[in-house]
Amino acid sequence: MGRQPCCDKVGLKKGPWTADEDKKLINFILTNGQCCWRAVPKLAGLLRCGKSCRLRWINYLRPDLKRGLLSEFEEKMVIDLHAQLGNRWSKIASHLPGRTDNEIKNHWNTHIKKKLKKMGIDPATHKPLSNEAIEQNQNQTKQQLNQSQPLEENNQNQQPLQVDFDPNFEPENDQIKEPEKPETSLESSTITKENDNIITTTLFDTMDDVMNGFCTDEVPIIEPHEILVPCVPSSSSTSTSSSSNSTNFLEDLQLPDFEWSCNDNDNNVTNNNDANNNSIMALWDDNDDFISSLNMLINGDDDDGDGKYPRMAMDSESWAYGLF
DNA sequence: AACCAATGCAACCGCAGAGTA
DNA sequence: GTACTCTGCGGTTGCATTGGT
Repeated sequence: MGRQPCCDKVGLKKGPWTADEDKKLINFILTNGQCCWRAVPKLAGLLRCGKSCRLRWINYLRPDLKRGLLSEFEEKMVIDLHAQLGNRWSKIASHLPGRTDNEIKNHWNTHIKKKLKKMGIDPATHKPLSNEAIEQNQNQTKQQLNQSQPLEENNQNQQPLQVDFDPNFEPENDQIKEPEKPETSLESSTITKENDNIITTTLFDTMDDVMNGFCTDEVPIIEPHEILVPCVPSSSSTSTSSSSNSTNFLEDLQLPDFEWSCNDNDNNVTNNNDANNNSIMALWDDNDDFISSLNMLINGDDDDGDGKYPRMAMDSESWAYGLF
């Protein structure tokens, strides 16, 4: 009895991934697909535990990842979804293509929580904070920023954010569709809750008030219309900076001809409940763009000389947008 | 310039659930 | 039904970066 450790920890490397390790992992997954994470490090020649490899791939190396700040639309979605689902970050992430649970979790903890508190909303319950809590938060804010945000409109709103359920709604796709007019169409955004409960939210009636309290300097870089870029790759869309300085790393990759091993071969993206996995295949149809982006990734300014990855080797433009 | 605190993010850890023999 | 493995999730930590003094 007793649980085996997920991997033999003796001699395994921990800490930040190096470019070389990333290369090995990318190469392996491109060649073999995602399968049996436990075996990946051994087969890929990595001194990492399988969990670590999986995490690295999912959170950082996956080609369909969107980098950069969450857009306002995405932030609203996160807040809304969090109100429905709580801290179920993977569920929330599944509604935000190109975003990982870790990324959303981090963004929630570092940005959204503060914003909601600043606006007098309890991030845990999505209900207005008590006056005491608001005052406390105001004082903190004053101390930190020497300025405070007006909270009166939130204080007047002494009721939880409302959510309407629409049991008749049947989503075609689990992906959130980009609104044609994000400012207004958010009011009727739909969310799929697991176990067949389909939720239609009118949360943004109130959330609009909430979001209006956001500071202008907190407006995300990514515009709503820039989200959900994944589509048929265009050869001209290759990142301007990526292909020019590429070296032969990706030529060494011996890009596949592989079949994705997660038995999704006969599913197209739109039929997928877990948009992340299948979209990978769709997005990788054009190896040229992918290679360019990977080159950008791998050959990014690694001038430290220690082989350690620059933290933001991939930015949203060079990676996600450049890629597609 | 140097120091320190705050911040943000990548990565780790432990647990739970699904799958399998 | 039990024992076990594997994967995925959520909470937390560690560290690099940034900003203030």
